[in-house]
Amino acid sequence: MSVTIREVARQAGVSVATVSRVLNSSGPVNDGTRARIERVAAELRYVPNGAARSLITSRTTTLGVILPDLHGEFFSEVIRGIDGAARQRGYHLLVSSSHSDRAELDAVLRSMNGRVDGLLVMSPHVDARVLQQVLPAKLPAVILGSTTGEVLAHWHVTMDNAGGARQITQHLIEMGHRQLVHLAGPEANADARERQQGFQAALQGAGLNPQVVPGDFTERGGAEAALRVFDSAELPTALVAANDSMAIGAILALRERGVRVPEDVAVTGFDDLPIGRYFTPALTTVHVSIDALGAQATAHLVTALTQVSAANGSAAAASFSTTETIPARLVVRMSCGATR
Amino acid sequence: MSVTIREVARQAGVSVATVSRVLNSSGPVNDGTRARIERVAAELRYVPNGAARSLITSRTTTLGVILPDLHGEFFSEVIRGIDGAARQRGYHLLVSSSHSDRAELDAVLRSMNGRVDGLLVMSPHVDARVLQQVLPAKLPAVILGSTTGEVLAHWHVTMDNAGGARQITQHLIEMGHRQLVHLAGPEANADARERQQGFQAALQGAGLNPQVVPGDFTERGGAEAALRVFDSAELPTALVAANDSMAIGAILALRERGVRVPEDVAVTGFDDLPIGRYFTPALTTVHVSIDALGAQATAHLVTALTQVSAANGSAAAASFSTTETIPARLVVRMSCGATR
DNA sequence: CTGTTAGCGCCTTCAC
DNA sequence: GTGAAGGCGCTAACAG
Repeated sequence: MSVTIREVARQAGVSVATVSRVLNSSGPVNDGTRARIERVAAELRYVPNGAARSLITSRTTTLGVILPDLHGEFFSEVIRGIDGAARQRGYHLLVSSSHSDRAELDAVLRSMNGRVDGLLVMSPHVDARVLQQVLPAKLPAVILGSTTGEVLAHWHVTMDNAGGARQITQHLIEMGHRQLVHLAGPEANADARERQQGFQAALQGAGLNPQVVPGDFTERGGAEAALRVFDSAELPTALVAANDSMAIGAILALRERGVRVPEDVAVTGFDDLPIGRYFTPALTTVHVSIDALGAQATAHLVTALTQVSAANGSAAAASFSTTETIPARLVVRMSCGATR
Repeated sequence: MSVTIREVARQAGVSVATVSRVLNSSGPVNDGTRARIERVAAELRYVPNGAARSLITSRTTTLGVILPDLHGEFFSEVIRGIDGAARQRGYHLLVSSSHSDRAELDAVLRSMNGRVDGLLVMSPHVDARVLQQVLPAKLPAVILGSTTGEVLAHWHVTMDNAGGARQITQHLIEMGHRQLVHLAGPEANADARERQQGFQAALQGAGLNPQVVPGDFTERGGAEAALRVFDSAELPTALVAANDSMAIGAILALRERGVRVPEDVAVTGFDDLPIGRYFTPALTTVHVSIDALGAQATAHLVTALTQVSAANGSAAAASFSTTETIPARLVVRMSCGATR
């Protein structure tokens, strides 16, 4: 196989222990022998075997990242946030995506055992109890985004879905809209449900009747939902989409039917994906720092990790259950007929 | 620590060897004992330790992915392609990004040793010789995208940068343009250089004088390059940007100066990012299946891997040096003033 | 300062 | 069909 520590030791005329010492700068080593070992190691292009090392140290400096998907700007942003925060702290990323059901999730988790120090899990469509059962008890984990039900014993970083939806809906109401329809995200998705609740709360708060059309967070789903609304008796004055992708799909579909946005109907999104700025009309939406979501979660996880290794052995496993919420901010652009 | 195979063996009243046999379905085991072992393993929620396993099998079923960045749609697409192809073949992804210089690259490679079976490397700004030196000789690797100079002894999946640039430039020439300026990508980037060469070749082929303004693949860079052109004596009739981001930056910047696209000047991109379709004016660009790039590279790598493990030990390490090129296709939309 | 000795958790001959 | 023993490459006490 590859060149091992033993080979370096042999050629340098020392024991493997000494080589290990200079490699990890643990323990004192004579300057002369250190130099000799470093030279031999370089000549042999020796690289320590990560698996062997983490087997004994039980540390991998790797974080497992579990996402439902890798498609689109949303996840791209999440990963970017995670990656930046992880790199900054010296951690690597073992990424796995597309886990719809429990069996898949379970398989991935199994394969990650022993290869990661902690887990970042985004799983908006898996029930919290299932998650709780499937997640290895010994592995610190941080949940990203909302889940169905409460996950205990884990950090949790979510975004203010309900608050954001409420804000954008109220803005429309203040602009004079009275007939608003929500193009909802997938029913099984917790984030989507919270957004819908925010929408409904805002309408009910204004004494209005909330209407909802089902959708699925995709552009196509947005288009279909919009057309369903369009085909019904009366066109509302505003469409509140559950995310930017749906909003864009809706606008495109309506445009083909000769409906103009925002002149004939206002349409808003959620997420503030980069594309929304370039789109015509520029999308009124809710901004949440998706990369911050990933970064925060990573920061928490690494903190937990270092605490665990500090409280090494002592069963001081502090209860990790804490939730942090990334704020949501209204971004008014053209698609709602803003005057500015 | 966690529950080990030994514990399962003890509680099932068998030896670890037998447990290992049922876990990997290697070797014959009595149906009764198999059932008992499976039951105990499930009860104990036993999960084999990946590090230990790959230490002995010297297989990780993990691919190392090294990218220069994770930002933006381009890399999002690359990863998606890789992820899909890898999952399909049962491989996981150890991702690492943002490696500008040799030292960083080296560090990452070291840390991946023993944790991955092969490497997918995209490193457009690192010289091929450096890459050659830094890449572990024992680790099969596939290079994504162009590099500066020839990398031998490795698979190589590139896209037809020069051909695509030539196509789009010729299209503009056929439309009657005579004054074209190229908004170039980063000098150190091999893909960018090839695109520039394609542009120049097309112009020279038509007996025209190629003009080039430096840039850096970013939107901001595109804006600055466009303004530099704008501020010079005469505005050309067409701007050929090195990628979509630069094209978009250029269009936005020009618009602020009151220059209309495509009426006053045609602007084209390269990559065919999703955003180009939604942008106004819709971007004329060159389509390359970026996800296919990732997927192909992954497919090749896995093939190489299985061959290596098949030719196990026998020094039949076939020369891997082969290059595949993902084709480029002209996509005519509005930003070049197309009549359709 | 340096070498020797144990394993980390698992798979794999080789006997029985 | 099953068990015992050895070792993957490395680190972490111990002795010297």
